[in-house]
Amino acid sequence: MRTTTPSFVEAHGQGAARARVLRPSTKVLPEHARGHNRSLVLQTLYRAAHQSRADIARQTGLTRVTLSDLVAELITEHLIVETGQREDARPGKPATLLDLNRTAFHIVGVDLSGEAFRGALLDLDGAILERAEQPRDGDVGADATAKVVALIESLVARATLPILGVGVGSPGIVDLDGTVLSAPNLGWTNEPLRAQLADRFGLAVVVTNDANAAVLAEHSFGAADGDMMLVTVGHGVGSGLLLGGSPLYGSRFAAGEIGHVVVGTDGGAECACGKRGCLETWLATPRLSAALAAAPTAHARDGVLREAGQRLGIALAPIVGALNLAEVVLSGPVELLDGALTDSVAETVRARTMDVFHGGLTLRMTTLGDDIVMRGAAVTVLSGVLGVS
Amino acid sequence: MRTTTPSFVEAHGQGAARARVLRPSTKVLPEHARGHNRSLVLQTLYRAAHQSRADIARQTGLTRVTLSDLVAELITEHLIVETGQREDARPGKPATLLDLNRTAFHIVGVDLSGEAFRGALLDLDGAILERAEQPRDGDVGADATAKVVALIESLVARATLPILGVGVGSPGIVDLDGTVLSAPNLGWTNEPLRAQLADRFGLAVVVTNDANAAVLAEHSFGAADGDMMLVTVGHGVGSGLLLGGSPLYGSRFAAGEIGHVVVGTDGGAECACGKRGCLETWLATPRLSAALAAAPTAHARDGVLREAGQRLGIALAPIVGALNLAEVVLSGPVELLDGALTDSVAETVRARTMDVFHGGLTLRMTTLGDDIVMRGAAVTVLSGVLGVS
DNA sequence: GATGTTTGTTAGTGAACCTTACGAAAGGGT
DNA sequence: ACCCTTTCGTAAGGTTCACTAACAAACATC
Repeated sequence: MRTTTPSFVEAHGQGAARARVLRPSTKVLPEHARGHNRSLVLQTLYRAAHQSRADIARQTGLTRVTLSDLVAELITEHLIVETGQREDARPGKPATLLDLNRTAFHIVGVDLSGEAFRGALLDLDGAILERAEQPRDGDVGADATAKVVALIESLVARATLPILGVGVGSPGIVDLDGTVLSAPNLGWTNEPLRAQLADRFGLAVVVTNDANAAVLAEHSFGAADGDMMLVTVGHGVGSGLLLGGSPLYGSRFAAGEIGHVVVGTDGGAECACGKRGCLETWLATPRLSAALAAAPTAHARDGVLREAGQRLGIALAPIVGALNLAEVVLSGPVELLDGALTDSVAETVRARTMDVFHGGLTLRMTTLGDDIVMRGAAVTVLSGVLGVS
Repeated sequence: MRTTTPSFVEAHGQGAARARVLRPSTKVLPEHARGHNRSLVLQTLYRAAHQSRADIARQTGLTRVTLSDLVAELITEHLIVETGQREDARPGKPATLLDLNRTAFHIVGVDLSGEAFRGALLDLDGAILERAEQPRDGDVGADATAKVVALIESLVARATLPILGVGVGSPGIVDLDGTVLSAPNLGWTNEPLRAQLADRFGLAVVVTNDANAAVLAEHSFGAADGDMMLVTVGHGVGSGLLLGGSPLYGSRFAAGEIGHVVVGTDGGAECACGKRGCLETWLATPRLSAALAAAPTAHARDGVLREAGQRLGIALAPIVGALNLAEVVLSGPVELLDGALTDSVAETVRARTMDVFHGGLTLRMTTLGDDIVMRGAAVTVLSGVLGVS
């Protein structure tokens, strides 16, 4: 057993650097607790409708008294309504059931990731009520912004109920304030989209990265749990990560940008970014479709798809291992992704990682189709209004 | 512009699945807020010593009144002491300075990741005061646990101050309760180490994965910020991830397990796990040392190191891209890692990812040497006692 | 009809933070 | 020397929030 002398300690300069154990945090007041508990009530009702005050109290651990108080507050704000009495025959006073005021608000969800801007009016459950589309016609910069405004305008005009908020899923890099730091396709640099839209419409607006919106949709409406990666394959390849139930943004808000990661050690086609063998050169739909068209036989087409899946699997394996992901979901054209490609991804990832507990990884297509980003954008509004944190 | 009919909605089953927007959370009481604010005070003082009540109040946003109250409470618990008056010449009543009671407690930090179990007595700043070592002699299971107890016993006996807590960094998979779910080298399966040690010593005990402890140490004592990956190279290869200032555990507490991820598309040596080309087959120190010994010239040795670095870079690239990491730190034998290998990792990762903002990635060796796990274990105790929430 | 159960509300208590106000202790100006 | 200003820490009292205790209402069961 050795003993360090003071000089050893000094030599390592341990006294100099002061530890930063905790992340810089802010004060918490009782009113913040109130807000949290408010969200808790809304959350509970959101997941299971038609519960009584006593039910919610039991679930949340709050007292019936406190809960009554919270509910009264939420009723005056028209976020909650009483929906009648419970009818089953039990002893005791019959319960008055509550529910979110689901038919009292609309949400506007917008998806800027495609060739045309798409939007929809949704209800609080995330069901799509009305759709709208705005061809972009190659517009960039301020013109593109104007098209977004026009799209939202048309949806707002069609709403028959108060609008809870506007959610936007944008490609590119978006910071926490909803400023699009960089979106090459749309010609945006430091575009303060959220602030502009909020000013223009006087509504709550949330702007997020499209893949992050998608991963939230999958979490909310799909069967996915809180740790998941959603890979979007389209004109480009991107991804959104959900860790512990909340999206990962990354140190420069660019988390999920895997399209230009080089995959494999055997070269590959040249990419628009200048490198060789980027994930996109194998998977982006234009290249993939071209390769499929060039394949002479069904067998050859299968080979193309399996190769693409293998490449994605090679890129995903280190991520799945490092993050101990239990679930990866693919989103994109079903006719390309579903089947051989998905199977191949799963096989490749399983072959290249160690399942700590066997049967660890689930890999599947999303069930939400093309609406995933719009519906995810709506979820961001719900989260914002219901209050996360 | 299309409009969805109700049947479309039904067809997609949107009404059926209820969104789970928010992660299941628990109620928050005023007393929890109090705890949070207590931590905030300790945190503020931990980062910069010798501040007055008024200073802390300004920093945290709490009022001087509230702060006086919190400080009084912390002083009665001997966690904070008054250290005299401020001496600079200013108008107004001179400030009475406060500091953490840095000389009033010891922390026990233990590292189980090496051939021998190592431990130390540390002060609140993380400086090592006394060391102890306990050869494992190949013991596994209960015998290994007994060795851990003996090691801690010897350190506790040597402490001249009350012990704030015991931190343990263990290899393998450790859950949030400090149960070692699986540590093949130590022959542990579902070993409730934290509970056992807490029972035995009547002290606060924190048990974490060794790489997670290391990444906390690097964050606390090194220059690393809140988004970082720390790769440990030794008998095996592992990693710890810090995202937004807090460690990532993964869906099955196995985050960071990258040693058995297959890297590259060109085969590789056979691994103990049965696969070919695992990261460990290129990087684990026994293999690396053997390869170096077999290399005839300095030039060949350089090649071996560069090859190893390249392999690590290939595995890291997708992770760095997906998580948008700004910093990767290596920990392990300096004579192997520092130099050609580290350079090669950096080059490879940069060449295989897209730096969204140029100069994005910092890649370097840790400056904490062999003590990194022990000191990280001490940080877990500080976090636990100061209260992370 | 008496008893027990469940629901939701009223009344009162304690915790935690706030605002307002004040004494203490210094510097600076006349 | 005196007064004014600044800064620090503490008191006193108010507000918010959730809790406990108690109760009325409404139902089932015996």
